[in-house]
Amino acid sequence: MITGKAYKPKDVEEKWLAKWKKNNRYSSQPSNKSPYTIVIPPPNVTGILHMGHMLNNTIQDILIRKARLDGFNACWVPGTDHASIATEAKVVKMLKEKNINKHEISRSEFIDHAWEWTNKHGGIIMDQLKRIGCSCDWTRTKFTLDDDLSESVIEMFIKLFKDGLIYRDKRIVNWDPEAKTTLSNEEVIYVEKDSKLFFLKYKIQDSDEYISVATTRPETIFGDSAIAINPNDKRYKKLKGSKVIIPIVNRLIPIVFDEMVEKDFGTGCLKVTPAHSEKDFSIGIKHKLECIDIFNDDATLNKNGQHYNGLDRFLARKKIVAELDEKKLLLDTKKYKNKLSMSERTSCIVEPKLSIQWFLKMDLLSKPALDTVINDEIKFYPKKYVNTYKHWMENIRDWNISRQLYWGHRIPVYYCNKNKSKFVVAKSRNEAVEEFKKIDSNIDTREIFQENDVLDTWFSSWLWPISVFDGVRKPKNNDINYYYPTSTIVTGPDIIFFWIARMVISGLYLRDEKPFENVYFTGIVRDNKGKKMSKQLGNSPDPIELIEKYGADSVRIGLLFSAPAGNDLLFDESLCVQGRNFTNKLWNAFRLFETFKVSSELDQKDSTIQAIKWFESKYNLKVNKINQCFKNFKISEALMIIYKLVWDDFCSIFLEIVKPKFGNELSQESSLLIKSYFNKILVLIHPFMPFISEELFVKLNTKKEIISENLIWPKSGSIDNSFLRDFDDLILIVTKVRNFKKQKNISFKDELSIFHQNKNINESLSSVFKKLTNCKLIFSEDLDSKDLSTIVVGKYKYIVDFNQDTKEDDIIELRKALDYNLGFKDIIEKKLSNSKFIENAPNNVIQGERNKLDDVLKKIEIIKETISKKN
RNA sequence: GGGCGCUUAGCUCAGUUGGUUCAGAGCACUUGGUUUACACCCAAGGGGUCGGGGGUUCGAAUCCCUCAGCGCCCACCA
Repeated sequence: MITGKAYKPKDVEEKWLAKWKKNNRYSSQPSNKSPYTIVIPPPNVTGILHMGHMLNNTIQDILIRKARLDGFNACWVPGTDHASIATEAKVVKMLKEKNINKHEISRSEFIDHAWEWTNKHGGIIMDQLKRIGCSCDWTRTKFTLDDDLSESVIEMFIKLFKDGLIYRDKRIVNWDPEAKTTLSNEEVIYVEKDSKLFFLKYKIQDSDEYISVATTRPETIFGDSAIAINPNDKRYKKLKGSKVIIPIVNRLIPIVFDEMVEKDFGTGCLKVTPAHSEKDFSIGIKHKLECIDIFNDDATLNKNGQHYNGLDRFLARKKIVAELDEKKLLLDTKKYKNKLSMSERTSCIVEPKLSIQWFLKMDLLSKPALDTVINDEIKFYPKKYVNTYKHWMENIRDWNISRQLYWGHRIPVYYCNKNKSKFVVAKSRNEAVEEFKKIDSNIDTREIFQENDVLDTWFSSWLWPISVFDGVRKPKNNDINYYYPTSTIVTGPDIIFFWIARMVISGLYLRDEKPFENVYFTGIVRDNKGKKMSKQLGNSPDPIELIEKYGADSVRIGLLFSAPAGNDLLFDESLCVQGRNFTNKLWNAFRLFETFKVSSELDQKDSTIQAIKWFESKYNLKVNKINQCFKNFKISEALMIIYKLVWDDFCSIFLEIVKPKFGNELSQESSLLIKSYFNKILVLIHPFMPFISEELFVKLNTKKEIISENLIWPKSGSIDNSFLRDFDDLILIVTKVRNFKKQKNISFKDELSIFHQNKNINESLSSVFKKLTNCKLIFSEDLDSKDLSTIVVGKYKYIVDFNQDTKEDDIIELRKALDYNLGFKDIIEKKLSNSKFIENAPNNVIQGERNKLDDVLKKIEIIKETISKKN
């Protein structure tokens, strides 16, 4: 025997990775087969693999391998995302360590650094995906900043602009003072924090009276341009036409009346800073108020902040509170819980800021995208996310698509003068120059310059299912015609708006066709205490280390043992142990097969014929269930069915029956059949555990056949239900007998005779029974004369020929069984004598109850009879 | 403030339209077992008033109401 006792995944995995790579095994080209397409959610180009990726990509691999076995032309497109804000932040940090300030070098110098960084750290994650067994078409690997994908983004922008859907506007936007860029609403997260509400004293002009104004942000008083009060607030009616003096600043501002102010909040008086709050901005517009910006880009106060000029906003708050207090202008301070808006990427507190940005009009685009999901043309798994999606689509706001960054797709807009009043949209600078010349032939072309902003990263990601097939630039090319719409997208619910919703929008807009059929939402991977895995907590294992320790197949199924769609997954390393044990089980099943000595002169044994007949039906039954699971994207459940099929049905029952006793031989025919079932099992396992399944398949068949090329996923086959029932009943008797032996302290090897009158058990099944229990099942016309131990299974009793006196124990057991069955009988009789039940219940239910009653009456009779004999 | 979802065995979760013994699975646990594929194993076994209360029904884990706890998403109360 060459094969070791325990499965050693490392060598096997290296071998298969090399093979797959060598012949580009998983590459796909359009063909006459039906396509099954998945595009990967592109991870950040400089990211490294974490458990979330591991889960997500394992699921994709399972789906794509299953589809391949199903006979589809399966294509899984891999790639990475430039992740503009995250990557730029990393590059800025790296430069800072080298004492280089982003703003002191030119744009192109920065971009050079960024590419250098990307080339150095990029793509690692693609290699890690290979390690976990992902069967992507690596020849199609894409990056969102590749030339073709970049051009696609620019073309999309131009098309949307021409359709009047992109516009430039001055608005209050979310400003990230750390990254110094705007953010879309989706990139802002809200966190509840304990903060304080300060009550400030605003003196009324030409009066000794004052009003109290509540604010959480006293440092913004420099930007105040009015105090607003609800017109229905009786307390302040008399103040109409009055003006108040801002504390410390000593500037005079008007009191305005606006329904937007809540009477019941604070004192009912709202300080209005139009430059630093969306609501204040709209009040400002309505009442024609001055707009005073008091912050620099890094959220320090600017010269409008007077003596706080240059100070950070939070430091300024502390100091100004102290100053107000000192000057008796602070009336009160109260504890207050409010929600802080934070940048999703940099975690710093977002500052509402007035600026000119580019926006995409969403209302018209969103309508068909909503319908497609509501009509079930795109299916969500689990379905509950349809609600979330619907809510977002119905309340959609315009998308701020410009970012004040360098790393990304630069907006294809060109200006001809410093104040940016005139611009054209063009693919290139040359094209822009031509456009400007059409307007003004004397234009000074040196004045023409491109917009500095780049586009939001998601403005390229939302094209991903189209752009990876170059379908934006060439809408009718072979690839896009063949692979689009894609089949399934697998992602986390956290990017349902960022990505899923927008892909649906762009797909319908560009191609009038949905981007995918199914959306499978995975949950979040948490630790065994339910905490979200994160670098800070240090509770996130490195998937690659786990693979080193347990093997890729084991980690894959370990993760999947409990990962229903959309539910969070509580991960514990013990799951990998379970996975490893399973690979080992398979490995040893193979080792057992290897030990079989085959003789061509033997006939098949009776028990083997029965076992094969049973396993055939059992396998087909389970395959039906597994196929059903796949249809509904119940991947974990499918895995569990396979796990039990292999461990319980195949190993514990089937192999135990068919394996020859020590030294004996197996018939040629049996050997071939057993091998064929082993192969059938390897096919089922393959999507989940690609390495060990390929390895065992090759070893088992000693040919160069490879699962994904030569085997196909089973369709449903024939099931002999009545035989299955008889056989499963037999297994029940086996269990009872084993239990009996244990209770009576009889060795499992001891042979006993068991007499019965169950006509469903023929000679052949008795031979199976002998294999599993080492006991004989003997049909006997005359059970009454045998005053021995009795086991009752179903409607039959089984008398064990066991000479030790077990009468007392038996009677106790039998009495228990009698009590239970009498109770059960009462319940059924009560039900059947209830006239309402008879009138209302459907016939099949009533008949079912009658059958139950018959069975239980027979059983009671047998038990009573046995007890009376014992006495 | 609005919306969605969850609560079933020690843990993680299944449980289709209410109806065959429907109260399940895996893990964990208990007990017994090992020269003859696997102790990363085999065999047997014990665990739950289906979050609480009320209702509808012949019949409820499943439908309705209500209370409690937990989670998520959305929203411009400063």
